[in-house]
Amino acid sequence: MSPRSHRQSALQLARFVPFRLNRLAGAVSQHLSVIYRGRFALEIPEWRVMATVGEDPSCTAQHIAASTRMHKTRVSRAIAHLMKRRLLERVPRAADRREMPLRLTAAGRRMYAQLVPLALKRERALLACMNARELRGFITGLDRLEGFPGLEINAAPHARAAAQSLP
Amino acid sequence: MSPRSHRQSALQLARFVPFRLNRLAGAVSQHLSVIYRGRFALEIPEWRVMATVGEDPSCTAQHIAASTRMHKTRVSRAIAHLMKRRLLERVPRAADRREMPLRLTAAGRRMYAQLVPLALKRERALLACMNARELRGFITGLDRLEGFPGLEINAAPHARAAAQSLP
DNA sequence: CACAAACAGTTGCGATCGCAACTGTCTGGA
DNA sequence: TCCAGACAGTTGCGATCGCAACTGTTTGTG
Repeated sequence: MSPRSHRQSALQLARFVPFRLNRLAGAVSQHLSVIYRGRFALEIPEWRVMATVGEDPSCTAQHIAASTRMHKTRVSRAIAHLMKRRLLERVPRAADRREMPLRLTAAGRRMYAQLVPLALKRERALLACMNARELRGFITGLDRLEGFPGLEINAAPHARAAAQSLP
Repeated sequence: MSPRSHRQSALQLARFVPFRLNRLAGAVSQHLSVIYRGRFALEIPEWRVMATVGEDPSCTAQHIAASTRMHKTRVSRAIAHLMKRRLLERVPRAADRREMPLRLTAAGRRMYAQLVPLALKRERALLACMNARELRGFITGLDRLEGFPGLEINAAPHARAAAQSLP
């Protein structure tokens, strides 16, 4: 076996992609948290709910859980916190009273409008460590991995009905 | 502004890299957990400790915390669990009795020897969703992001002393 | 129509987590 | 030499988490 790029039979964490992904995601998440935690007193689950509802009005708790991969109880509690702070409200729906479409209140939309440019700015600063070609390659990798069947990531929060399994 | 690749002023989570990284890392982590959780009854912190100590004998709890970005109390408890199961032991060191170098016991090494090929196999299966060029591009992106100053990821678990800040 | 199964969302509860404070050890300067 | 501060690691404690079980609602099938 060649010394360079040898079909490694030993586990080197520094080259082990799951390990690197976890560590990187945690660091990026923490790097971003100074925005929503420090300035708006939002915890991670609440920030994710705000971001999801802000982008997709009339989405439900279950959509949030599916698209963010958070446990449904975590989503439920985050929603409760946001409703207590009058940032989020429910829209009772006559069609199906099980699901409760969510939407931001006026105060919630104001906060969202402040959050978004700060989050995007921080993302741009982060991605500035790559040139355009490297960034494209990285994004392509994300696309491929998200499409990996075993991971079951439905990149499109809406538009389900594709996850049909055998009886 | 151009419709394609517009300098987005709206937050689209499906294109927001921090969000995608978090979701992907969680999914990959869960995909890997069937190995160490299902077959060896290890929780995530314990698996990370096993993997770190297995690769770097005589590493300390503090090294593990720094390289995995886990809180030191989480590392401490994972070590306690592994020691209770006789998979890990401490090597008392005369030079500095504060830090306790760790090493796998014989049983720990046997488990590690079983874990490693399974983990690597699962990683290869995952990365098979990319061709060689795409994989190189993705790895380059990981390298760049890990080098981003604000994240403070010391990719090399050992070899510190570079984090010298102003007084 | 009736009723079982599926579904959205909530809650009780045990386990885990992170923060702060602690113990024990080492270091460096007065 | 002595002692304040730094450091490795642990523990008490309040908060959060995920699982299982629950409520209330809708759907499908006889």
